[in-house]
Amino acid sequence: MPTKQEQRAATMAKLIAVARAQFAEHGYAHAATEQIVQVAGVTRGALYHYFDSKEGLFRAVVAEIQRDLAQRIISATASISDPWQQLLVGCRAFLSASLDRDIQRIGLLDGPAILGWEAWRKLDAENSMRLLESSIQQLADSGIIAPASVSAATHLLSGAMNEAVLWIAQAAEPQQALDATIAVLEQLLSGLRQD
Amino acid sequence: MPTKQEQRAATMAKLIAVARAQFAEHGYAHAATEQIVQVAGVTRGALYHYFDSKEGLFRAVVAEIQRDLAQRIISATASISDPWQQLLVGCRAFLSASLDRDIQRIGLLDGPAILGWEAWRKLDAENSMRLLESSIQQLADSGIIAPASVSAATHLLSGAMNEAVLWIAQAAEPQQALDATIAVLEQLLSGLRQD
DNA sequence: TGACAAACATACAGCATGTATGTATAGTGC
DNA sequence: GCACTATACATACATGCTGTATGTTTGTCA
Repeated sequence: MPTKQEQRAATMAKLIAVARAQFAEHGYAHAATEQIVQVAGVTRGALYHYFDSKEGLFRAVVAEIQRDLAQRIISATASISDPWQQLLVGCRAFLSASLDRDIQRIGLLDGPAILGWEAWRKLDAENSMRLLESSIQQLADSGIIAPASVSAATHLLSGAMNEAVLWIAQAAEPQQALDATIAVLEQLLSGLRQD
Repeated sequence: MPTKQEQRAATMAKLIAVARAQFAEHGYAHAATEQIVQVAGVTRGALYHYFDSKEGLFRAVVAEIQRDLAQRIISATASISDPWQQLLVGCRAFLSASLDRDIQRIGLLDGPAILGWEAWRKLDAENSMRLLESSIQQLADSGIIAPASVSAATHLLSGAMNEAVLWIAQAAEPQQALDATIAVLEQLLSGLRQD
């Protein structure tokens, strides 16, 4: 017989994992809680014991996705020392990782609409966007780039890549679209360079 | 007694106008069709006579918003002849116009989530994004800029501005955020310039 | 070991969408 | 000008989904 703490952790993890798959497949609105708990092997009573609402469960899924994404970017850039290269590799890692349907549908499409832009942005700001901002800040501090505003640059680039991901994903030739995106991104970033 | 054509046009216009306000205020999910038709002075029977679903009504609203937005950009840039200035003024017009709550909530947040990214993107591509792309294409044809890919550049810039709009709207000092965004945008665009 | 609280399951209420059906009126052919 | 048809709605209902209230089992701890 399992301890209560184990049971709690196991049930929550199962619910989040199943919810992630269901939300990714059907979208938030068309993913029924009844279906989620059925696949997870519990009832809706369990769901509402751990989460205050369907939206609360969704919030937990978004948070997990954001952490996963940030972790992948950290792994990809950990061994890079040159800050400029680190930014470029980080951007490429973000674009590649975001080709997962989970991240697109939940993290980019439903996330802002369901949680509201501010709440979603807050979750993003604690993860992958934080990496982007600190990278830009570091380049600015080093005098390598001179953006008129680090915040504005961060939001513009974050938005640019979020949109690019969705475009790449549905492109006829995703690999080609990805390469083109990286190339233009480099051009755009070069515009921030100190003259 | 009004003609059927007049009646049809009037009822549809009323429904779309009320729906636009309700969707903007409560968001798509929390805007009840019963409330919409009540304010519009009809019943749900009328709604389902003209639109195949709540989503169909929403689609019509998004299309209207996109047309409005494109029209505003066209008005702002009509008198500009220099293509580079035209692009910059167009971007500023887009950012300013998008500060409307209707456009943010319906056009940027709920739109992609409800209609799906491809359908939403298609509507956008017929309106404001088309203006952006043709402007970039023209600059490329003139040899003023040399983007590695016009499509990629268009999507990156479109996404950048969509995100920027939402950031600016909730900023403590929106005017300052807008100016900073324009400044960084100019820097980024200068990176596309022919060396 | 017995009380208490956590971890669920069950049952129900309420709301929202979509559909099926009914009705009045404008339009049209004769 | 009159019967007929189709349009423009209104009404009623069936269905599905969320959230809540309540009941039951089981680990935990004094």
